[in-house]
Amino acid sequence: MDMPEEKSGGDTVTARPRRRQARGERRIAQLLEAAATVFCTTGYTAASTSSIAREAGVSPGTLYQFFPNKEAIAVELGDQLLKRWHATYGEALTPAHLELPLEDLLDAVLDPLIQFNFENPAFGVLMHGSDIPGHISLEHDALHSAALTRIEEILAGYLPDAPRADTARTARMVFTVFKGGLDLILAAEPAEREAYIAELKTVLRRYLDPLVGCL
Amino acid sequence: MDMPEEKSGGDTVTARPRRRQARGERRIAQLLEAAATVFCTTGYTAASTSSIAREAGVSPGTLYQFFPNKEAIAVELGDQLLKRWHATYGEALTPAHLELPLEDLLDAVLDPLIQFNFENPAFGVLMHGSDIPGHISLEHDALHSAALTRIEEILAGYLPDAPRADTARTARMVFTVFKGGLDLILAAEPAEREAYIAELKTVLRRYLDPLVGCL
Amino acid sequence: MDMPEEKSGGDTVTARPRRRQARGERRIAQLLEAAATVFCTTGYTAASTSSIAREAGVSPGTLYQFFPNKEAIAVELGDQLLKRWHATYGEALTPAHLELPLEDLLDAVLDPLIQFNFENPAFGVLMHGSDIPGHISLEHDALHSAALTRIEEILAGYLPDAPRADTARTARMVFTVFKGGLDLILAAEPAEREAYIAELKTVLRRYLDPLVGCL
Amino acid sequence: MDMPEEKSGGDTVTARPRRRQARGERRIAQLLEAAATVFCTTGYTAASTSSIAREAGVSPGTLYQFFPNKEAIAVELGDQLLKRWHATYGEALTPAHLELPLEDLLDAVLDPLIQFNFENPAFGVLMHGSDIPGHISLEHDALHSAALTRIEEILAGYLPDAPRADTARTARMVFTVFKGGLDLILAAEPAEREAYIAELKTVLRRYLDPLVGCL
DNA sequence: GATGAATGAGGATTCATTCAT
DNA sequence: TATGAATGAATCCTCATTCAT
Repeated sequence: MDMPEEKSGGDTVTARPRRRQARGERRIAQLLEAAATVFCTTGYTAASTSSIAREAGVSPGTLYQFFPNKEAIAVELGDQLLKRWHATYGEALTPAHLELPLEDLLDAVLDPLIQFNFENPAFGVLMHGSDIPGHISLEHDALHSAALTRIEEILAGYLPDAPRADTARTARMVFTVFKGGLDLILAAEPAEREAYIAELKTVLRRYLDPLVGCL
Repeated sequence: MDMPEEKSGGDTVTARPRRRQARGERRIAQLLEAAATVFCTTGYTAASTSSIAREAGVSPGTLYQFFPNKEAIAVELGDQLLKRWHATYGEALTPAHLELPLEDLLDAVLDPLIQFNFENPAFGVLMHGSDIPGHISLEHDALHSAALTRIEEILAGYLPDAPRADTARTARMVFTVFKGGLDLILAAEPAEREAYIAELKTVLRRYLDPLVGCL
Repeated sequence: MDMPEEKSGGDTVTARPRRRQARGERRIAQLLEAAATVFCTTGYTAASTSSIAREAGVSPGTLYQFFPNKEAIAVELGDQLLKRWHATYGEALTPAHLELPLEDLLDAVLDPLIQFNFENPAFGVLMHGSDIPGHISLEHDALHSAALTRIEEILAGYLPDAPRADTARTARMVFTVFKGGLDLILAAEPAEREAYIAELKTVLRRYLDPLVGCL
Repeated sequence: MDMPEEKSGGDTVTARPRRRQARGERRIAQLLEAAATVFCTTGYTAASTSSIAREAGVSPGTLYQFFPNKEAIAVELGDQLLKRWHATYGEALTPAHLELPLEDLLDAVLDPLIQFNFENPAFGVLMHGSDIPGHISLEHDALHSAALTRIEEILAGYLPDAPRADTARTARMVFTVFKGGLDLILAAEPAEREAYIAELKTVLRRYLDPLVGCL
């Protein structure tokens, strides 16, 4: 009756809409960008929350107002990159592509992916996970399994009759080869870049050609 | 045989320096073994010198009597593993192998390598380097370039007329694929292991077959 | 009635300031209730202003609009509890009670007090002060000295001829025993509660009986 | 054979005797003393490990070489004080004391205890626990239950036929009264001290007299 | 050589409090 | 007013490295 502000808006019913101010959204974007930079510079393991905050030009406390810990930053960054990927290039692969010869499919899939990784190098860092062998940490799980699932889908489209286990194994191998090749491409001197891109496509084409051929 | 520098400094008596040396060698071996264990468990970045010392059953001070810092431990461990590799399987690849069909060559090269990696998982950890993208740290450089050089030699044996740059690129790609595949193999459940080994060989065979064929 | 200072500042219209005041009172009550809850859950020292604000469903900024710091919250909460005590049970002790035998007086004093503490557990928390020995922090001073004064008055009623210093000492001892006993009672399992209440009364009765008897 | 140092001493069998150097022992004593000081000054909750280290004149790292966290310091300090108590006054209470009249027993028990608390004020701080109501933290548990058990034993000596539950309750009440009285004594001005000591004894004597009398 | 002690900077995280909107 | 953002000092704790014995 005398607290009119609590009547306004239909949000009294829901539990505290936790409405975020525009400034906050900007800070989050800033922090994620800073995190991407730091992850790329020092790697995930060695990245410190302070360095991320410093890179973002804010105090440590501010970072913790938006993220509970380092892992959450990585997770959020991964999510954001995934979204950005879908928004930018995600539609590039239509069902029609699956009708193309393998060589063209690889172009259609890899070129945007490589392009995206050049524009967002943190993507690759997060895909790799930490340096503990055989251990994909939770942080990067989403990215990792999203990629894997996508590859499996494409493969299953080509090879609907292959046993699941085989497709899964092939998908893993393809993903692994891709990650490795991507590293090579990103690390290569500009003059060598195209050659490495071609080489990665060659590996994958030769690997997959017989599979697709038996279609 | 390969430690002539340790003969220098002829102390007074005969037996003493030998003894001391032997103890030192033992300590170093102890420490390197501990380092291998710790690197495999926690990864290189997260490994602490104290944990290595503890694992080796010595005090931190002792560790620093033999190694100036953490990186030196990794370097030395890499060297040792390389030596061990040469001592154990190094001779397996005779010039005669180069006459074999590719499939057999891959068996001859990869099987011992995979076997060795199962026995010395630290090998793989060191080959990978830290999680900084495009950055092979000094620690693992020796391992890395030794492997690369070896692959280049083999490739050059098969393709003596190919341009250097091409061979180098192919070698890098082969090495990268191998590292990725090895991870998959080591991480796979025992039941899946053989299948992943076969898959890795398949990738490499299909990749290299056309190159070798044009011989 | 007891907030005349809030009438000052006669703004333009009539209804506005009243409204604002009422809302403020509500917020303060909200915050104090939240503070009581948090103090009881985590103790005063570990209670954070943010947690109090969160518990009250407001932002930290809002809290600081009504209280300059954490201590002020405790002080205000103490005042409020004291007022509530007076309003609820304060009149229970009429001069007539002082004519009663000690046993009945103890019942008359302790039962409502214990009851009140069950209903307002923050009362006890504030009475105790922090865990710094020999140090009743300012926050809880009001509560503390109000209680002490009250006990002294009652004792003085019984023992008008006793030296001040003695009465003061006895009052302190009574208060201390009461606080300790209250803790025991509040911490006891329900089945044991009555027994602990009886025990506390026993201690005090036996302690005070000789004093009162010499009346 | 060439590591003679490992043959010396029969300690090769046991798992690393973790032999502590004299300096270390001294540091531990220093740190515990510093902790006692800080606990008494600021209370347990507000005491920080850095302040303890600073008080001891060492770096934070040094503290953590001997104690894994703040709680461990409190536990160790409690143990040490308990040992010191037993070593200094522990033998004061012989079975013969139980034959004494209550008044003398109280003198025999309380005087050394009070004396010890004057000499070791941290004892009281640890006995009290944190400021969370109804919550004796693990840190002080040992001290707390040791005291309680002792009181129960004495009471059981006097009242062998009383039900366990009653003795336990009485013991708790006695302990609580003692703790409260002790605080009063320690906080009192020197001139008042003796009077408060007498007062505490009076409370306890009057409380326990009837129990003992009914023997 | 070996040990355990010592260091101090750096890391993650919290929190009382202030500020801009 | 109310909000959420911002701060920065302080907390606990770790670690590579050095030192005294």
